[in-house]
Amino acid sequence: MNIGKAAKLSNLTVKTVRYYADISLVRPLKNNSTGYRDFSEDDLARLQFVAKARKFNFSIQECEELLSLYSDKNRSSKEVKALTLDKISEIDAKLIELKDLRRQLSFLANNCKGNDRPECPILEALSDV
Amino acid sequence: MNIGKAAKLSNLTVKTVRYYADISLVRPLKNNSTGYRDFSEDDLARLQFVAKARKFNFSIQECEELLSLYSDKNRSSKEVKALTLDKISEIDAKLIELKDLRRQLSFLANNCKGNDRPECPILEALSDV
DNA sequence: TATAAACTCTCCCGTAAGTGGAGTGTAAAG
DNA sequence: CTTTACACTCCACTTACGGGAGAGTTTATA
Repeated sequence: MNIGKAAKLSNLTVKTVRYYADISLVRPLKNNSTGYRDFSEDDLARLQFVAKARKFNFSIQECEELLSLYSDKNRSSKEVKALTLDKISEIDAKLIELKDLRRQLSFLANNCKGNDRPECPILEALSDV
Repeated sequence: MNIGKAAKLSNLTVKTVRYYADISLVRPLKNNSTGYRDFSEDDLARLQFVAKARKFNFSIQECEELLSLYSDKNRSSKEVKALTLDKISEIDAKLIELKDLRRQLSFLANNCKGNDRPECPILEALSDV
């Protein structure tokens, strides 16, 4: 199938699919006369897989790892689970960081009157070394 | 002062300070004979301000806005508070997204035995369109 | 005083994961 | 036959820097 259809069926943009082909995440055949890429069902499955994994915050490189585990019929589930648990840890760290940030910003905002006067504890906090 | 001292006193790397000078976030004088940048106390204060604001997740562009509000003695605290509340909203959105992601990944990981057998609900979920 | 270490400069490339646009060719519909 | 939709390549841009080369400057030490 052409790139437009592959993009639509995988919920990716044409640009993104072309990019994935450029970095060899999929390897569609190429029509020699037109230069058009020809995506197989297997290519499509890989695109759909990556589209989902990206939504789960897996990087492109991690997607490649998952894809190779996916296509290896003899692989164990251990590795996939480990990758997923790592990802959860990453998310946990990010959550802690963001919560702390939110707490600090809220504190500053709560102490700022937000009126037409220049006194501003937010700027004071930022300028106070 | 030279760039190394300015970097140390603002907890930034020399590379970062040079970058901030390149994008005119600070405008140190330049020694014509040596080409060395010469940072004033005011430059330093700006660097310190930006270093802090970046830790609060403000983008470089937002730092510029905050800096101009900061140096404007007649500004109201309203604008700064608005910018801060926006940032808090952004963080809230990101928190929701990450929590949802974590929930889904946990669910998948909990249902994966993580043994030497190939059955893996994580991969199934990713491949299942 | 010579030299070595530490510091600074510019310039260019690389990152992640694409997005946007120019210019051009191909396919399908009317 | 022409319009429209789709496809192609190539290049530049995004964020916020980091790495390293190659060259000049300043400071510390032998």
